[in-house]
Order: sequence, then C-alpha cells, then structure tokens
Amino acid sequence: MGRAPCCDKANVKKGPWSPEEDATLKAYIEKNGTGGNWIALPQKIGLKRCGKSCRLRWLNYLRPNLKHGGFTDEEDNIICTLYISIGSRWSIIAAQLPGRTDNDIKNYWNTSLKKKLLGRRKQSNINRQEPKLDDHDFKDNSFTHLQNLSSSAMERLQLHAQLQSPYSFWPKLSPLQQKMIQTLNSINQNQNILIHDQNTPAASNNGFSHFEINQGYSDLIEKNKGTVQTDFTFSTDQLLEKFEGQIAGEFDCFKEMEGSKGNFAWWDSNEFDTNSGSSTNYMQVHHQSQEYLMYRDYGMGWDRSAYMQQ
DNA sequence: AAATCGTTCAACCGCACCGTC
DNA sequence: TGACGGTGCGGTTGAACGATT
Repeated sequence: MGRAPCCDKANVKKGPWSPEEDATLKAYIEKNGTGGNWIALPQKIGLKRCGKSCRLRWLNYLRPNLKHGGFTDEEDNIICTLYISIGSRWSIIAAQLPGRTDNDIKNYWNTSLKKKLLGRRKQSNINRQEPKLDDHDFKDNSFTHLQNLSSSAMERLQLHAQLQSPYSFWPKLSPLQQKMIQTLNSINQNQNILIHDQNTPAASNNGFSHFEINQGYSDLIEKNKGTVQTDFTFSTDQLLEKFEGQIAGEFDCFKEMEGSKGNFAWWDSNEFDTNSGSSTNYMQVHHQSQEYLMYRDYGMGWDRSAYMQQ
C-alpha cells in the first residue's frame, strides 16, 4: 500500500500559473503568512492547486527580493566551489546566495555553468563509449568503485582536477577559473570530498603526484596489466611510446609531462564539438606540415581509447 | 518559410526526513 | 515506538522559445 497523495490529483490544476492565481497567492501570504500548513492553504484561498505547488510557486517565483538570471562571476565562483565541496545540495548552495533559489541555481548549473567550466564535450559521446569490459573482469577489483561513481561525483572530480592542473603548456585559465582556484586554495582541502580508491597505495609509491584520481588509475592499470583490457587510458610513458617518431621533438609538453608523470587520456577530434569546445580542453599541434588537434580529459578517461588523429 | 534541433526554466514527482500523536 | 502527515529536496519533464538547416 502506497502513501496517500497529498491532495486530490483529479481536482487539482497543473501547469503554468496564471497572473490571477499568482496575485491570489501572493496577496494572501503577504497578509497572513502560510499559516504553517501549505496543504490546507489552497483550499483556504480558493485555489485549485496542490499545496506543494503553491509552496514552490511562492518560494521560487513570488517571494520578495528574488533575483532571476544575470548570475555574476562572484556567484559563479561560489556555486562552483560549493558544488565541488558538497555536490548537488542546491538548497545549501542557495542559502549562500541571497535572492537565489535552489531551483534557479540547479537550472543554471545544468544548463550553463557546467558547460562553461568543464567544456562542451558532447553528451552523446559520453553515453556511447561505455567501457568494453566484462563485469567479471573487475568484479573484486577496486576499479569498480570508479566505474560506479555518480555523474555528479565524476563531474566534481573532473572540475577539481581541471582547476588544479599544474601543466603550464595548456592555455591559460579563464579569470573565473583562476578565481575558483584561489577560493579552493583558501579553504581547507580536506573539506573537499575527493572520492578515490581506498585500496590504492599512496602517491609516493608510484610517483604520481598530482591528482588523486589519476594515482588510482595508474595503479589500477598496473595492477590489471595482462589480465584485463588496459588501453582505456594511457600513462605519459605509454603515450610517448605510442607516438614516438611521429611527434617527438614537436611536443615540448611531453618533456614537462615526463617530469611529473601525469596520466592522461587523449581523444581524437571527432569526439568533440570543436566549435564550442573550451579552449582549456584542446590544443593545436603542427607536425610535418600537418595540423593535429589533441584533447585532454582531466583524469576521467577510463572509458576511452587513447589516440591522436588529424 | 517551414522543419528540425537545441536550450532554458517553470513545474512536477517521488522520496526522505522530521515532528507529532 | 511506530504510524502518519507535512515539508523540503533533488531529479526529471515538457512547453516555450531561439537557432540552425
């Protein structure tokens, strides 16, 4: 037996609110308050609406001192910083931004801000390229934890990694991203919820010194060599080996990467919308009179093959 | 000009939490 | 202590609108 519905669904109006309904609700609440009972409120004022709908309409639209749209850089910064720290707890994030509602922030994040900061990788490509690995390959393997990360957690890791990138050969960060790094650095890093594999040895064991998530990947790749497919991502050494002779000498970046042993996934240009891609996600490379595009993913490349294409 | 596609955002839904009885 | 009901929250939907073909 399910729970009784909060209102009579058959006799309740749904969909957009009319100006008259808005006026009725607004006038009543401004005069009398909600009376501590949203469920009873619509009946009291003669609205054929669900109490929850009234509450939502008031909180998200009719309440005084609400701001809509026009998010400032400062607000962007706060939203992103909090999202990295606590995830999609929009009500808590909204509490830090006077005049903003959780619904507004959620919509803004999902439609604009996320793309602005993470680049515009085509969603279809993310969905299409699931790892071609049998369940049993990883059944008792800690890698499963990474595969099972929620999209929110993946986004947060990606964003965090992106903002902490130590590699200077990539294009400079936007002012907003720079500002976010400052904010991240100003708070206790331990408060950031960085999800990583508990079974993975510490960074000192493998020389990977930057991203926790990458440390995990590197070890897991090493651990699973010969037993499972390992070409879903490549270490710097593997990349150098793979492209040796083709790009050697052209890529100063590899020298820098060698020093830090970063672990990257490289994607071909077909995987991206090059017209809308963020400048922090790709760079052009000229080699033997030909132009190449190389894209970097920030540690989230476990589901990709690594290769470069004209 | 029409059709199609992509984006935005208001509103809905279901669930979890919490206070009350 | 457990059932009940109100509230709050996050995920999702779908209509409206703009951009592109």
